[in-house]
This record gives sequence, structure tokens and C-alpha cells, in this order.
Amino acid sequence: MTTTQSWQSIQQDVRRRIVEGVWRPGELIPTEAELALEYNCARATINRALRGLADVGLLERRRKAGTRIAVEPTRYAKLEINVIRLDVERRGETYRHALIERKRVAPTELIRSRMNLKSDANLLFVRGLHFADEVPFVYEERWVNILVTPEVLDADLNTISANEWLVQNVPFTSGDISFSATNIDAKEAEIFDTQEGSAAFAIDRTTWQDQQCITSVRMLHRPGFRMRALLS
Amino acid sequence: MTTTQSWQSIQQDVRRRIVEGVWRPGELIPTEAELALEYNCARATINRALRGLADVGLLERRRKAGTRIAVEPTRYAKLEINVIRLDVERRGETYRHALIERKRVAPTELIRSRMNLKSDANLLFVRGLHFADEVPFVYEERWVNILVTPEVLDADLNTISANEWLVQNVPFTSGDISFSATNIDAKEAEIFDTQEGSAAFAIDRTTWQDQQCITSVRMLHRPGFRMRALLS
DNA sequence: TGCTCCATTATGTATAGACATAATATCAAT
DNA sequence: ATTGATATTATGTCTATACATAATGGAGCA
Repeated sequence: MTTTQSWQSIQQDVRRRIVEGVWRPGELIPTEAELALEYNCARATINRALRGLADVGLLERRRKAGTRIAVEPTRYAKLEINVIRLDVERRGETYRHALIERKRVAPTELIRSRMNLKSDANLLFVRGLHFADEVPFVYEERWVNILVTPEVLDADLNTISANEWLVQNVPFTSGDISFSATNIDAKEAEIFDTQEGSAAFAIDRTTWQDQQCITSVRMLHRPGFRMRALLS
Repeated sequence: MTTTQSWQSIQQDVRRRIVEGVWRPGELIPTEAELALEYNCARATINRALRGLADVGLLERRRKAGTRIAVEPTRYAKLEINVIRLDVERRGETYRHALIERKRVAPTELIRSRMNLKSDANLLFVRGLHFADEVPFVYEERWVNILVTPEVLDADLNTISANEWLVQNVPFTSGDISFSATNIDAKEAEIFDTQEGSAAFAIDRTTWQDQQCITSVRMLHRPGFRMRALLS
């Protein structure tokens, strides 16, 4: 290799060597300095290329020890977490949101521990329904910590969903999300106009700003929903 | 800021300014050159810090236009896609795999189109069950393209699951994965020793090596399963 | 008005060189 | 043989500089 290479093309070539088995899992690959010579570029360029592959779990790198092909190639799926409106619009469907219930109420014991609340001061509890082409798409039950975001009490949650209001007004620093399948109950079946017991896809999400919990929500998707992602 | 800053601390500080609302969504932030002056570092260091934030969707950067806080902060959940054995062992449970069926058979029309097969040559079809502490954990049905990986025909899939064999022997270049909830049928209910109609979490995954499809699999998780991830 | 063309500008990438840091390997002392 | 200090080494990061590239915005022209 004599011509100038971009870090992307080098990354691609290294990837090829892994995929084609030129370098086997567990094997040590040449050092950055050696690769820089081989590709006739600066070491920083090699570093840029290899770092990306290490980020996606294809390589394992340790100072002094060198770089080796990952033995258990842990791959990652990158899931886009959008406001629901975007998900719907991206399908080419029309979005609408309806507020079902909105009240200030003390948290249940479960919610208190999940949101790591010290007091049992009132939270804002919201139930809402997201439509795609006027068909119920997602039903959500949400708890909002009004100690952290008292402004939400002034928001018109009929116009803008709590989901979207929070995303736009309260950036979070961390969060956890979990996905599960659940048989929907009678009340939910009525909302989705389907049979009780149908399997629905549920997303539970809790977001934090530093140590303080902002909100915890359960989003139930209409039966038949499928969440897609790409593998790196 | 006069002291030397690492790109991580700069990234953290910029993140803080976003989270605390110093810079609002949609707002243009100073240029790399200006920030380099402010933090008293090289522009490359600022670039490194901002690039990461753009990767996670917190910033939007365009040449000449500059860098702005994302209006619709698309956040990402990073899902680890492991071999099932690791998932089980990480829960502190004992893993075991059992091969239920293994045959060479022509693909269905659905599978043929999903795997983008030109001919209807035989594939390897495998049904397997993954146990956690001797309780059925995941039931999988898998199609393997033996044109790409004829070696799999020699593998002892009783000893090592097809899942694991493929991961170790055939690195993929891309893949797509989808998650859904489904009511399990009578046959599956028997496998999991549960009631027909229970909601189960299903993962459908298809992986590719360049243009060629390697394998397509449906993994049905036992009722009650929950998949977790962290939000960046 | 509306068009093309071009200068400007902010980010993207590459470079060589330097030092930092972590992990290993080596060798000496106990 | 075990421990501990030390040298070595590969990656991690920062710097200054340079040029590439994409997008903007304005000048000039039809």
C-alpha cells in the first residue's frame, strides 16, 4: 500500500481481514507503528481506524499488550430512541396525541423505589395515547418528578405530549430502558380495540438528570408492533 | 479555563452546558476555533470532544454551518448482542444447549426472500433450545446458508450451539434485528411448560457477509423475559 | 427576479512529533 | 522461589499545521 489512505478505507480493510479470517479471533495483530508503515500513513490515522473497530467490539486493545481480534465478538445493536411522533411520521403515517388523564398523586411504593425518591411528595401522573393514522399506536403511563421539573405543570399536555415536552425541555444525563412482552388486560384491550390477552410490546424507561430521576414511563405498543435496528 | 483539559473533561463540560440549558436545543454553539481558545487547547481536541457528542445524537454538525444542539435529540440505546450462553452466565445461571432438530431442506418462499437467495438450494435448518439452570430460556429456529459456510455441516451442533458456532467462525459484516411480542402457540407452550397464548419476547435476526446472507434466526424467549439496556 | 459562479468559512481529515499511561518483561534482592 | 524495583513497549492523548470538503452567502450577470 503506497497511496494515501483515509482512516475509513483502512478501517474497512482491517475489517475485511477479520471477516475473511486473515486474522483469527484471539490473534494479535500488528502494532499501530507497523500498520502505519504498511499503509504508509501516520500512526494517528491507524489509531483512528482501530479505535472505531474496538468501539464496536470487534477488537480488544490494551496498552503495551497490543491489539487483538475479539474472542467473543460482542456486537451492538444501535437502537434509535425517538419521540414517538417521529417514529410514526417516519412510517409515513399521521401522528396525533391524546391526553387521557392527568393528576397529581403520591407515588406507589414501586415507583418510589424505581425513581429513587426520598419523600412521598406528589408526582405528576399522566396517561396518554399516541395515534398513527387515527389508530391507537402507543399507550403510555408516565410518572413525572415535579420537584425536578415544576415547569411541566404549566405545559399544555393536550397540545404537546409529555413525551415530547420532556425531551425538548429536560435533557437527561442517563437512563435505563427495558423491553418485554406482555399479555394486555381488558382495559388495554379496549384501548387498542383488540382481544384481551394479545401479546403487546412494552418499553419501560426511566431517565435521570445526575442523581435525580426525571420521569419513569411504560409505553405499551399495539399488538403486531415490531421494533427494528441494525447491527454494526 | 487555563489549565490543560482532556477531551473527556471538555466533552463532559459541553454536555453539562447542554443539560443545564446554557445552550438551548437548536442553538448554535461557538466554533471549534473559539472553543479551542476558551479551553486553551488545540482544535483537534475540541473536535474529538464534539464528535463524540454528535455520535450520540446530542449535537448536529455541518461543515460551514457549524455545530448546534440537536432539536430532536435522538438518543441511542446500545444493546449488547451476545451469544445466549453469555447472557445466561451473566445472570449467574448455568447454561446448557440442546439440539432438537437438524435437517437439510429447501427454504420457504418467505425465507428465500428474506435471505435474498437466488436458487432454492437446500439450507441447513436447525431447531435448538437454550437452558438456564435447566429451565428452557430461549427456543430458536434457524436457517443457515450452507453455500457460504459449508463447514457448518461438519460441526457437532450438539456440543456447540449453532448460535455460538456461527459467531466464532463466521464474522458478519452487517445484520438487521427486530424485536416483537407474540402469543406462543401450543407447541411452544409445551416447550416452555407454560400456557398457550402467553406473551413471549421474540428476536428475529438476519446477518450478512457483504451481499451474502449467512443465517436467519428467530429466537423466542420464555415468557417473563426482559431485555435491558442503558441510554447514552 | 432568478441564475451561476466564487469567495468564505466551519468542520473533516491527515501529519509528525511529543509526552502520558498502563501493562508487561526483566533483573536484582531477599 | 517470591518479591519488588525498573526498563521497555504499545496504546492513549495532545499539539501545531496543513489541506480537503461541504455549505453558505453574496457578487455579478442574464
